[in-house]
Amino acid sequence: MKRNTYSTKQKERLLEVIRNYNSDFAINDIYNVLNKEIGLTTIYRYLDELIKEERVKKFTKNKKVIYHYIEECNHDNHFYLKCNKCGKMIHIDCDCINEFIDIVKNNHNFYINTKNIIIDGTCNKCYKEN
Amino acid sequence: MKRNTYSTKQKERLLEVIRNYNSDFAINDIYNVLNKEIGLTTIYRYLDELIKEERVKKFTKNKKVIYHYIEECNHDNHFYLKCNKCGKMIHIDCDCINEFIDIVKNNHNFYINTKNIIIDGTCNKCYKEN
DNA sequence: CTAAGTGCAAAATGTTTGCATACTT
DNA sequence: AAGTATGCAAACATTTTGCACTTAG
Repeated sequence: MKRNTYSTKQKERLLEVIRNYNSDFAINDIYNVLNKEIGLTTIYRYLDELIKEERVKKFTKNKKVIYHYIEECNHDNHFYLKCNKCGKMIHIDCDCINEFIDIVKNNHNFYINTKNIIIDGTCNKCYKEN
Repeated sequence: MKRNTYSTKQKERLLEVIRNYNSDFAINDIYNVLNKEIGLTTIYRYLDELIKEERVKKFTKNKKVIYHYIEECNHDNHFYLKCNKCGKMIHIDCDCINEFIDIVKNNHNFYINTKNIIIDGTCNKCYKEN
């Protein structure tokens, strides 16, 4: 079966919830927000599609499976700084990353995947609050 | 209960297997290699400890939970380039990363976690084979 | 009309826990 | 001796599948 060809109420609603969720979320987080508006199976299935399309990232954090929505944007480089404290993902559009990518390519013969660079750390706000 | 205070046969053996596993591994991979030498529960528990100690990373890849052993080393920066094709993790000790960290700090007020930087991409070998 | 999408219940997987026993120091 | 580690079986949690029904185009 070909997936993700139609637009549906459920998908639109799900995207809306995910977009408004301002940090990482677990499946249950959005399932609860949606309060059975959408079946669990559908959530799993649609998230899989979004992952394939690289619009969502999946990882583990404190033994929980966590998803993160990566906003669409029209930049070439999808370079994000991800705050481990608040979970916020900050998109950076700056030559410094391109320069860095080039250095790594030239000096270390390694081709960084420019479509999806996520580096962990602490954002300014959380750093100050610490 | 205080964890990971004793050294045991199982832990030593497990570490040995993990060390020699030259790419990412799933729980079952090492469970099979060990061929019931060590119980599943123990594997889970010890991996948890290693994760806490930041000697092992856990993430998801193609819907599978994957672990990666990060070698001990005496460098300050634990900067790795991770090949998505062969799974190899290449440790880089180069000023370029420190400079990059500084730029990000100065220009973007973001404090990169220098203990654990992993960037995805393609290594030279896999790039050429492509 | 047809292929894709949905949601339920059930099945399959994956992970953790309780507990008795064994081991480290 | 005291507290930690192990491994089994059971409990629990998470994810996927089969299937009948609905919906988008």
